[in-house]
Amino acid sequence: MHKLYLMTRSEENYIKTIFHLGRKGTQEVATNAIAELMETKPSSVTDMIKKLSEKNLVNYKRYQGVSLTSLGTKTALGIIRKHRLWEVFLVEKLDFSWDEVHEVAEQLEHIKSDKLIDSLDRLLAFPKFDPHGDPIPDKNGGFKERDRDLLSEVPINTVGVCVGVKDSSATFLKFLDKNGIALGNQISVKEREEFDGSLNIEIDGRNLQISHVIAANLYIKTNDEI
Amino acid sequence: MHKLYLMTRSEENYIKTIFHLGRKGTQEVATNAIAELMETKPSSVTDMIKKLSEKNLVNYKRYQGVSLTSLGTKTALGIIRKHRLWEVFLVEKLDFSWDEVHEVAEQLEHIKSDKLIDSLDRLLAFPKFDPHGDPIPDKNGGFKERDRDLLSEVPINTVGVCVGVKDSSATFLKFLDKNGIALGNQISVKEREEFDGSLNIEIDGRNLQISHVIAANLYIKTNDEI
DNA sequence: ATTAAAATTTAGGCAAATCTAAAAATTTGT
DNA sequence: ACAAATTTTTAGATTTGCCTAAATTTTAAT
Repeated sequence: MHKLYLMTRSEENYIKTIFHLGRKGTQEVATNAIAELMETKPSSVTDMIKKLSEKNLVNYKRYQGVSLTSLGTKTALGIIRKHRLWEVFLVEKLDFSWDEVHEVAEQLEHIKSDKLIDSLDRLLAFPKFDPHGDPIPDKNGGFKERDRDLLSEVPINTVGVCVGVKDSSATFLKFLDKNGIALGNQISVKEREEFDGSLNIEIDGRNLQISHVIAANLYIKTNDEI
Repeated sequence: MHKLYLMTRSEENYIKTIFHLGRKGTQEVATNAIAELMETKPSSVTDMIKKLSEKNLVNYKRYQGVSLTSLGTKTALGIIRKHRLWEVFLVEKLDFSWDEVHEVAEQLEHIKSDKLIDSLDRLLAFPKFDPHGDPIPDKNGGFKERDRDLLSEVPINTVGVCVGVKDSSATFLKFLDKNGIALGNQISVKEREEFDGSLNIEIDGRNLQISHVIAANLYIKTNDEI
């Protein structure tokens, strides 16, 4: 009994935003947080929350914030699946760079057609991660975060592979391009400067100094898994 | 100076409809005709026409019907280009059948990204016709109708290739599938039954009897070109 | 524990796109 | 040509999603 298909674009965007905010803090999502992320007013958020609540997509008690119901979560995962699959398509098939995909995927994620998205999944050979290293939910909403660590938090001499970015803004991604940092690169952490937290790393053979902010937005998968 | 990018989905749908209606009769398009095709009310059409008129997309004089301006035509061709390219994509890359593509393409045609559509064009190797044999406008809106004739109107013994359908409803297309009629088939017209206008044709070697209605919705390209 | 600050909701409005019903203009039939 | 039929437009409502401003509830500070 999914009325998933009756959802408006705006409803879908709210559900997606609530999902993303809910991931971070485990608790209820604040009205203001939603408003800020969506660049809208808190009063508009309240209106929409009521509507979503009536459709059983969110749990809501006045002044207490919202959380997604299981139906809401399922819906969010469906939208995220579409978003990320389209991102892979844009990069793999249409030669978009990873900093160009988000805006277009924001539009494409609202296209309604199960057959379309499942065929796209097949065309792309069922990718498990999007161009920023984020996991792609499968048809049933199942997905697992990849085991990974922020580069800023691993001990000296850690060796691993760059598998994702925390900030996927175009600005940051272009910075990475300019410095030759890409997913799949081998990285080893040589030295940490205590003064400002910057790191000396070796990346695909080259030596590079990166600031703490940069390191705090790069994920690596280390080799010391069990 | 194209505000093409500021158009709403609804505006785009009106422009597209006016374009299609304008192709048939050369004259102005009637409010009622638009309303009927769009399954909306004439009063809604009038409202929208005024809006489009203010945006310089249509020529409008009260009670006199509408026609597209050159900006409106350019806009329409852009939307049709997108629609048809997406249809090719769905058939060629995602294994949709020709009767399944329209509904999804109706959604995809509204995605805004020049880079997306031009890359898609390249991925598909710059196709000139969509899965129903309709021409795809190029980047600048240029396209030429293919030289073709309705099967119902060619003389006996005409030989040609099936290159398009007039009616591209799922019902008709599925009928063609069931009878093994597809674009690219060799067709020769053997006999015309005067009583009901039905035809005996040979299609890719097989003999087939088709009604007048069917023949009046199939285009062939004959070999007797200059 | 009160009060000040912050967050949230309510109330009332607006614009887009639609509708119904009624009025106006055009077209048609004789 | 002129009344009747048809088409088109206007007027006034409705719904969705948003807004501002004011009221309410919660949280934080002393």
